[in-house]
Order: sequence, then C-alpha cells, then structure tokens
Amino acid sequence: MVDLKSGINPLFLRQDDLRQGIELLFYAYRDFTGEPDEILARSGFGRAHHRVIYFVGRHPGLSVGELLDILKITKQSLSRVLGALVEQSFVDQKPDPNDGRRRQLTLTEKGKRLENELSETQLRRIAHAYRDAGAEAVQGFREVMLGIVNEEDRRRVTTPQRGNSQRASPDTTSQKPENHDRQGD
Amino acid sequence: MVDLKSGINPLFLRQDDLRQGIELLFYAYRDFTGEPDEILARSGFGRAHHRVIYFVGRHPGLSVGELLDILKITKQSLSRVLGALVEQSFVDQKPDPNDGRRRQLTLTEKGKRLENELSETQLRRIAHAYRDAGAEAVQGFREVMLGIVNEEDRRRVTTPQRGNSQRASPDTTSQKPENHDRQGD
DNA sequence: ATTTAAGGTCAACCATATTGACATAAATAA
DNA sequence: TTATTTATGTCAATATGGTTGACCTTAAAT
Repeated sequence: MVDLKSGINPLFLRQDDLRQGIELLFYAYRDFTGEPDEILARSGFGRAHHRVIYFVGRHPGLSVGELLDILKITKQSLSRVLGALVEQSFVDQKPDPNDGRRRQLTLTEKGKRLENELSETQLRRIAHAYRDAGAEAVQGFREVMLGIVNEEDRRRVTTPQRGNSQRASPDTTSQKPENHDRQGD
Repeated sequence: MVDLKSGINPLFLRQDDLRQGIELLFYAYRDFTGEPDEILARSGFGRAHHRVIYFVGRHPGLSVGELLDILKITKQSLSRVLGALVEQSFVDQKPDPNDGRRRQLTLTEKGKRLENELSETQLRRIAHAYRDAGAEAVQGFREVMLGIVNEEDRRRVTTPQRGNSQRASPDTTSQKPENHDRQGD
C-alpha cells in the first residue's frame, strides 16, 4: 500500500494537487455530459444511447463486438439500447459481406442529425476550453488524460482508427466485460 | 448553431482533435472510476457512496445542502446513500451549533479508512499520470479541465475550501438540481 | 405568531447496469 | 462432413442510483 500521507513519501506535499485532479475529473465529466443529457431526454434516450450513437458515428461499420469492447458493458445491456436505436431508425445494421455473423453498424441520416446535435454541445465546450487554454495546455491535457486511461485503451484514443472496422482484440469470447462489478456512472 | 463542419469555420481542421478530447474524457472517467468501484462492491456500496465519502472527507463539517449543491442530485437520492453510510457508521451527523437545522457531516474513523482505501487508487493513478506528463503538462491539464467545468463550479475546484463548511449559494430553495433531466452516469 | 429554510421520509417510477441460461447462424477445424 | 467455435440475440431476474411528487418536523427569521 502506497502511503500517500506519510512524510516520507515525496507526494505528500502534492496531496491537494492530486485531489484537485480527482475533483476536476468529477466536475468536468458531470458538466460535459449535462447538455447532451437534456437533448437526449427529449427523444426519450439516455446517456447509453449517446455513447452508441457517438462511437458508431465515429467508426462507421463497427461491429457489435467491437462496440462492446469500447464500451465495456455486457451485450445484454447494449442490446436494449442498440435495439431501440435500430428500431427507431437511428442506427442501421447490415451483415458484414466478409463474415455473415458480424453486423456492420452505421448511422442513418436521422442518426447523423442527432449525433451532430449531441456532439455539437460537447465539441463547442471542448473547443472553448482548448481555445482559452492555448495549444501548449492542450498538449498537456492530452498527455495527462492519456496517462489516466488504462494502457490497453490508449491506442484507441491516439489512433483515430477511422473509416472501416478492424478485428477486435484476440479474446472476444467472454460475454462479460473485464470489470465484473456493477457500473452505473 | 455553430457549424463545426463547414469549411468556413476555422475549427474544421481540428474536428479530430476535439473528438479526441471527447474520447479522452470518456475513457479517462471510465478507467478512473473502475478501481474504486471494485473496492466499493466489496462493502456493498456503489459510486454514489464514494462521492459522498469523498466530499465529506474533503470538507469535514459539510452540510447536507452543500453536499447536494456539489453532487447536483436530489435530496431523496442522496438520502438513501447517506442514510446507509450513517447507519453503518462511515459518516457522522451532528447539528450545527450555529444553526440547529443544519447537520454537520464528518467521516468516522471507519469512514476515513474506507476513504483512504478508495482515494488511494485514484491518487496513485493521477500521481502516475502527472509524473509521466511533467509539471507543465499538468498545468495545461488543469487549465483545459477548468475550461470544461461550468463556470459556477470553477471556484469550487480552484479554492480548496477546506476545513469547516461555508454557506451555500443563495438559492437552496429548490428540491431539485438545476438539470431537470435524468442522470445515470 | 407566521413564514421560511434545512432536512427527512414514503412511494412510485425509470435508466442502465449486472448475472445466468439458452438459441441461432456462420465460420472454422477435425 | 461433422463438430466446434464465434458473433450475435434474447428471456428473466436483480441491483444501483437517478427522478418526481407529496408530506412532515424542527429551527430560524420576520
């Protein structure tokens, strides 16, 4: 156990700085999701739908398994959300021509419109923060945030990986995500 | 509506940078809360309990209203969580000597132990990211994150506001938080 | 003495996550 | 070709943590 409180540990003096980091993550994430949540509520959707719309929009042709890999939720949990989006024609499903088991997910025009509306608020918020902070600060932000992300997911963020889908990581056997505990937030 | 896609807007070329920011927030927050979630599950608690423990630990003597102000949830929602923590002696309540209606919340020794265990994982993660990124990057991280946080809450993050409680913002009349929509994440 | 403020509580409901079990179709291996 | 594995879907039960609405108590303020 790392004793962050003992005088021996050189991090002692930075406890407050580190706690500020914790709080920044809490407040930033809360406010960051606030505006989209309002828009989503008008369509009867929630944050889970937003995440699906976002990542499908970002990676057209994404498969269900790849999406599960990104979101780290169970397929049962995804199915409700994805099912609603497909049923209401926000997301389109069609079999992968190279592998009939896989479904390629794409946004419909309707889905793209919603995606734009949702992302707009977040893009604006980030653009504003980036502009106010300046290019160097943005680079620092990237580095720190990447350091917080688990190593396995870093490449996902650094490499845009746009366009068509690509095979997921070797183990897609399991029906559940790595973290076996409940999520909710 | 800000058209972030039109060629006229100078932000066009940075769409990918901005979307990377969106994704960094998603992945960082998810991984940041992952470890505490595991610990909490062992005590039968969830993320909501963590937030209460964290902020009460950070601001001993905090009142219920102030806590609601920070968390931006309804008091009914808080009551379940806070009630469990008080009942199981993680949090202590006693009337404010200056205003008998207010309850001063503090962590018990048991509560402090859990708080330490939970925070340790997050402090370590942040310390690691800070150390790897360097002091300048950390400053940039702070600036960008603060820019993302709603203005009203910025002072809460910048000014440690430690020790004893202080009056909440003028309007604590309402029973509900500003954002009327559902939260879940 | 009345009103306002801080807090608590009961009840119903909703969104999103979980586990476990089972089903189907397509690809791959024996 | 048959058997197995992979990708996906689905049913059911359960948990967490949000929400609204209504009502209550106690203490402070007017």
